[in-house]
Amino acid sequence: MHADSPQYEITWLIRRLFRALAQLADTYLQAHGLSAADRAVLEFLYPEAALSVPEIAARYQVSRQHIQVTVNTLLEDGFLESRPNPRHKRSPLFALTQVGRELFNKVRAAESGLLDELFANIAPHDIECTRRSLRTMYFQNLRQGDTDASD
Amino acid sequence: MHADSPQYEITWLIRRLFRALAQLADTYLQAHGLSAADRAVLEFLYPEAALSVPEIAARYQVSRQHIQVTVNTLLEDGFLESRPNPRHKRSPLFALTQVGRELFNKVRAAESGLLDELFANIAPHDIECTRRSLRTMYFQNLRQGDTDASD
DNA sequence: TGATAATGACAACTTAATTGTCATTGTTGA
DNA sequence: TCAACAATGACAATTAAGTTGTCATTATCA
Repeated sequence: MHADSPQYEITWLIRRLFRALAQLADTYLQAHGLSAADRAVLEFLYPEAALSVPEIAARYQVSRQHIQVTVNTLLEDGFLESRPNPRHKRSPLFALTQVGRELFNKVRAAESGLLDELFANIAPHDIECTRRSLRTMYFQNLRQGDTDASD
Repeated sequence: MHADSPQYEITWLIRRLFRALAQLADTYLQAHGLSAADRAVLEFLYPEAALSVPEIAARYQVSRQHIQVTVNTLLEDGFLESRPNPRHKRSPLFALTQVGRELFNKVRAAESGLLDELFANIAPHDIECTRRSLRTMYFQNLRQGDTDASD
């Protein structure tokens, strides 16, 4: 790579790491019949959250139609259950079923070994510091999905 | 988000940040008529590198056919030029033209303000440390494209 | 209570990328 | 040296993820 500001290099690395992580994840996600979007939805609800489709879409920053389809599939497969939504009668909340939680746990278990390898050569202090930086970048600047803007 | 190991949270943040950065980038990339793949190719060649299509594909970790199309387009648009490849007669090397370099500089300029904002609340020490960690993760574990495996 | 907005459902479309195939041309090892 | 093999570019078909558009229905709230 060409010489650069550390800021630029970090964003470059995020782009590269995302692709590499996604390719890695595909192997164990496919083994459970899940797509990246399925996984993201499970992740947003794990372990005890209950959110409506528009809320999940807002947090994932994708269209609500896309999440609608994903949620419907996960519901059919028995990984999610719907509950009445006190804030909106027509738009139920979705939460993980026991089966859904177990599925997500399996996914997490499958990747934990890979995570250990990935971070094996990084000092705990550096891990903490990286977490702090990325958190700040995301939560202070880039996360949009706090308010639910529908379409 | 649910409570987690810092390792897990870092990968979660990388996934979220990638999406957020991609959405941000689309605005200024589209303004120059570029796709994310176009940008990646320019980035691999900037400022003076000369690589063949299979080499770029290997580094970007996508199929060579995909990069072939991208490179052909950039070539037609005058952002790349081909040079003889001393290592392979039929597979030329591609490098940025002056116009291509200027284009990439413009892209970089357009995003530099955004980068400053993004990192405004992160201490220089943390930026360095984050760069170090992400570098290690990528170069020691996930980068595959060193050897060119064709198909 | 009535205008307005949000939701779910469905369909069409877009974009990025993969996979498959083939003719051609290099490369390389016996 | 030259024959087998591999790599390349080109093209086509396909897949996957997601967007956009639309509509009927039903809430919300001013």
